[in-house]
Amino acid sequence: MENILNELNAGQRAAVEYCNGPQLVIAGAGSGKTRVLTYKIAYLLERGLAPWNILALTFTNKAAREMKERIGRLVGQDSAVRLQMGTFHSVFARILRVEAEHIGFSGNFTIYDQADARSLVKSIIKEMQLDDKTYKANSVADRISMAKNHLLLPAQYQTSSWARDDVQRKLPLVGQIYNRYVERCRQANAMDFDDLLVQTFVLLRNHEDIRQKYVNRFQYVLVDEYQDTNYAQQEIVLLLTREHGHVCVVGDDAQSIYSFRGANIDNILNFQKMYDGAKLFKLEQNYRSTQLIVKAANSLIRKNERQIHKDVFSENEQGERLTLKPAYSDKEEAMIVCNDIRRIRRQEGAAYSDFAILYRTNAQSRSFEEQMRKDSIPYRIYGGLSFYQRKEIKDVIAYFRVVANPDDEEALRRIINYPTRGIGDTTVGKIAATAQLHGVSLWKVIQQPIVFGLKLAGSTMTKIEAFKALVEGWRQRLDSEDAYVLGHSIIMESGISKDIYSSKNPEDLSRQENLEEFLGGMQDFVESRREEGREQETALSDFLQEVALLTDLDSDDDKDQPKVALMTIHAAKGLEFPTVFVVGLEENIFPSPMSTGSMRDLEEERRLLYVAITRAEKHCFLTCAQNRFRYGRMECDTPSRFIKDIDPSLLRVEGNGTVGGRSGASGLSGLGGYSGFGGRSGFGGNLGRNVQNPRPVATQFVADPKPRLMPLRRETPLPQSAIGDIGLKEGNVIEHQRFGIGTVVKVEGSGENTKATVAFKNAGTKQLLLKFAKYTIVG
DNA sequence: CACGTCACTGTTTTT
DNA sequence: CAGTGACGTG
Repeated sequence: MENILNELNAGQRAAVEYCNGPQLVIAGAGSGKTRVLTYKIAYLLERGLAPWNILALTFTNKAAREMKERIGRLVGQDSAVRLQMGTFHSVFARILRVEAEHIGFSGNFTIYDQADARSLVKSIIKEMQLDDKTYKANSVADRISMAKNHLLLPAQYQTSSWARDDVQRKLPLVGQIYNRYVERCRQANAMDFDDLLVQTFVLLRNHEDIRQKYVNRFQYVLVDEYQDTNYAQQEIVLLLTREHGHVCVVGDDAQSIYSFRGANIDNILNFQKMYDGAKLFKLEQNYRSTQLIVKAANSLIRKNERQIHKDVFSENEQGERLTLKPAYSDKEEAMIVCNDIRRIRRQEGAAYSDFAILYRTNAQSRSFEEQMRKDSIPYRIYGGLSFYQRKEIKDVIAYFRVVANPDDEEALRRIINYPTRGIGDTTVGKIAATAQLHGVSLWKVIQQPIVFGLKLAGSTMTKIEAFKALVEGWRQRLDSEDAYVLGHSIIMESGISKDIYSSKNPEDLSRQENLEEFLGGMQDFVESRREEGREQETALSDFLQEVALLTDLDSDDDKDQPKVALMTIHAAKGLEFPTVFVVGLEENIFPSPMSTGSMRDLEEERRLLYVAITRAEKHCFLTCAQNRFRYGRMECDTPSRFIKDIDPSLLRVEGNGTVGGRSGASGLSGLGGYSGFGGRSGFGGNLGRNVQNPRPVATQFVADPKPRLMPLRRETPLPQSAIGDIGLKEGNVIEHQRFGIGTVVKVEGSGENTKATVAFKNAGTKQLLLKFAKYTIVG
């Protein structure tokens, strides 16, 4: 342990060693925040705390995974995997599944994503016959979400200042919509993202015995990125820690950028008031960036009023100033960036993965994508439309959701007539009205149409009966078949595969690929869990749980091929790159025109730029374009006001260099094109199957007369010889079917239950049940 | 009821 | 420029 502590500086070490009470660690950008958290957890484990008694809450799944990985290296995998670590949402979703009955849900509840939430709000607005121009589904949904993040339930909402605001804004009925929304979620046995927090809070607040149970379980609670927690999250942490005070929160108020999601910077500013005797630690030495980058970032953030004072400094080399490169157009902006990438690669031998292009909005990725394709620069776009938000995937998932929880209204509506089976809007409307009348889910009405007095033509009724039978058939197989087998049948029997594979529409080819990809991901999921000895958790509902909270950012992609990273600044939080391009520094983009109203909003935008700049280790370039293609037309923009906020002596402006001719007209649209599948990733994390970078859509001239879904891959039990007598030993190098090359660290158990711990080069360390693992020994 | 066409509208960031 | 909703026809 001593040698571990020696790897920390004095400030970090003090933060790690203090375990006597509430603790706030203000960690400047690049100051080793994650390091402190991981070492602190390792320290707690060394001092005898059991891993399952430690709760560590992170902001992204990725952060949790990486931290687990790092702790595993410090203290060993066995104990690292037992840590309670994950995002607020995923950890509490797991708890809520266990405790669901106490709050009037059942354990198989669906998690509504923001699209589901929006669509539900939309139908409620319609049902209430409100004008959808005044009551915009989007903004009403946002308002509801905001209320939930403030733990304002419908009952209190009506009498709160929120309701009075609504009246002023001429939207007096938002409260009623909210009320109905909550009712409908309950009927559907569904929770939205915010409910995962709200319901956890309600559970802990209303059931002292349950709260005690978790207070006893989580003897030490650590929270990462505390500046981005909202009121609900703060209160939950408080409910879990207020007695023992074993709580350590880490964050940087200067990097608080999620207020649109309810994050409240006051949580971190007021932490010491919340917890008596909370001790403050500051980490101010930046190990990431050159001195000039740190200074430039400091000069920018100094313009903000609300902050905890700190002096972030770097002892790295001085480095170069930031460079601002104005461009004539968004196209030229992309060319400039690509040129610089090539130049720096040449001059410094940098890898493509050493570069990141960061932008304010996802839509800005386009011009860069096009340019990088032209220049054959490999890239990967993070975020944006994630794999399973694609239509064809959402459809399949909707089927799964209905099978796991038929009360799920949003999913049911989505699939009841897809593929078309003669149950149209009119019919669905009648079912919905009947359901509404009796306060039950659509499925209940479908199950017992006569009981609820559903009036339909005989022929329509037959179709509904058929649909019902279909779903019930699958439901019976829910417990006996694994996700892959059942999922495959659902795709075949629902008619989805017929719909997608019978079409001659060339665009459907990428839908087919996506479907294959998805199915492959399910197979991997099932196999992975088997290999990890979690045979009991391979059902369709387990798969759904995994997938519901996964983000595009979570996919590991193939790390072997280095790629330039393209992402929003929000998505870049916590990451670092040798060279960073912060693009689109223009008024009307950055700051976002939506955020120029109040000082508070504007300060958050400024923090956002601060986050962007502090991602850079060596080079930081800023770009802005004079003309930009937006809403289908060319628009004119002035440089961002934030540029003036950076100390001019730390910023070099590189002349209006016109880069190359304005050649090439409008890009790649003519040439056969690429599938939308693009540089985006396929599946997330452990579901991981890797998709190669832009893959041209196969120009298949002769269509297979009967194209169809790949056949069900039956489990092929490994030949018995592969199990016992091969004698896998520590130090062996194996090549695993999915995880690639890895070294065997440990072998335990015998016969059937032989388990190996393998450190993979690219996939991290895994424990594999050899009975199921698919690998060959290569050394 | 299904499907095609046409006009409209909205665009920040995400667990 | 997309993605969505409304409308008309088969």
